[in-house]
Amino acid sequence: MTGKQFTSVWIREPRKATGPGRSRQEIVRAAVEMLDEQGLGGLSMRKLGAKLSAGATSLYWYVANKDELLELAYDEVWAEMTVPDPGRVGWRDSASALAHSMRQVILRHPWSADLIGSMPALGPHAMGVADRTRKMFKAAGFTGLDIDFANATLTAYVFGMTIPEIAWNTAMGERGYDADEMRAAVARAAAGHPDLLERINMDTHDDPQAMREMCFDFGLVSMLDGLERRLAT
Amino acid sequence: MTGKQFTSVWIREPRKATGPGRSRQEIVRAAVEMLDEQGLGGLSMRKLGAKLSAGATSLYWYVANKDELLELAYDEVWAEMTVPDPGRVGWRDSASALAHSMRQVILRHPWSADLIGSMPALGPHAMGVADRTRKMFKAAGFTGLDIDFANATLTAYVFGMTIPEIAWNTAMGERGYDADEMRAAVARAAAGHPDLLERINMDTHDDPQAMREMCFDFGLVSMLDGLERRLAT
DNA sequence: ACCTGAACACCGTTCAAGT
DNA sequence: ACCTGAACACCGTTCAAGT
Repeated sequence: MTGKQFTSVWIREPRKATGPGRSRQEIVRAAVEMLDEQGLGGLSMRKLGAKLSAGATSLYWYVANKDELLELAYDEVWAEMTVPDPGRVGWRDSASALAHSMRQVILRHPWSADLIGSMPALGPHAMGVADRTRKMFKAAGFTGLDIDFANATLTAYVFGMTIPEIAWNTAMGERGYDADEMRAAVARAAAGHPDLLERINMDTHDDPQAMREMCFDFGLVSMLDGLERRLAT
Repeated sequence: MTGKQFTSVWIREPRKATGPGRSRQEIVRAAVEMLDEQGLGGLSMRKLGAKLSAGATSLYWYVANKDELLELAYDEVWAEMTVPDPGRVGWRDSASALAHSMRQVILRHPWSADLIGSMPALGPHAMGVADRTRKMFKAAGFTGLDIDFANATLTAYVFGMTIPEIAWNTAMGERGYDADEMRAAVARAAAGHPDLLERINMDTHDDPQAMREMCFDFGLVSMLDGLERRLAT
């Protein structure tokens, strides 16, 4: 009864219409830019203020705190995800396209991966995506709770495959180069596990990027097959 | 050729055997304790130093920096995951048990969810898990790259289902209470999406915890069905 | 070999004061 | 209504100095 109050930008009253000063919108846009360029650790209220040539603390007029700003930025990421209309193509194709879209969006905004585990996605864009994917699974033939279970399963798969992928990307300095050095490092870590080692040395000549795509597709197809099976029962 | 050097504790030379002073081991244990209690944001080198009744900066003798300490702590989490021996039960049961174990371990150490996207899991315990799960999928009958794809698919699913779950848990203050208030907040956010709203109001009388278990199992079964299908082809 | 404190360059946030 | 700077309570990390 006396639990901590759950707070979120999306629950508070929105600010009045934008006056002549800066707008929340432009602050969020600048924040997203900064996050894309410098990552989650690269965003500070002071630096963001400077970027907008504002005093360090002016932003607090528009935003309660940094967390709230991140919630706002997070929702912008959801805005980029495209949910195809399941009417035009089959549900499998729709789901597949959604999955690929989500993955690409997250890879484009690696900092968003850190937020998935930190704050529920309650923004209007996230809600829009949830609503549309829900409709998609409903159209596919799922009923009752299964609609949401199937939905959760698909997005869980995409998140789970993509989030660790980002860890690798950032470890490699966000570029493709030095893949050999990386492989050597992994091989060193795998010492004592001949099985793993064999595997690591196997793909010396493969493009790691292409490899990950293959892996993603393998899992996605499996996932969808499994969901289809639920549908048949 | 001139890429940024990739660094990790697991690549550097280990420290000499422990002398009479503090040990790396005890520092990591204290760090894990602190992380469990206060989360990722609650761990600071200063506070950890104090907890060990050491000067604030003494830890730097044992650990290169905070990131390295987190890598060490992260691997401790992997140590808690149990991979059943696939010889005794079928591979599906093994995979299923592994999945549940992983989920429980992550939920027990919510801070680890933040690390999954930040650093590759290269510690000895993580490697041990990778090695054993690989063997599991091999024993199941997967061959070549499919062994690793299937492996990646399963862990992706577990990560993806569990990481956002943590976001909800922390938003609710890590307790079960105030679920109603939470639901009201979500409903408010879902305004304008009658479909979603209907769904949210549906489970007013359900235990959210039990609900998540159901959801997890639904997806897991789907996942395993899909993998089994790969096996048949 | 191990530990310390001071110091540096940062943080997020509050708040009284300005326009 | 909007913006500011000073101030507070923190950070991680370096390094010369101690034992």
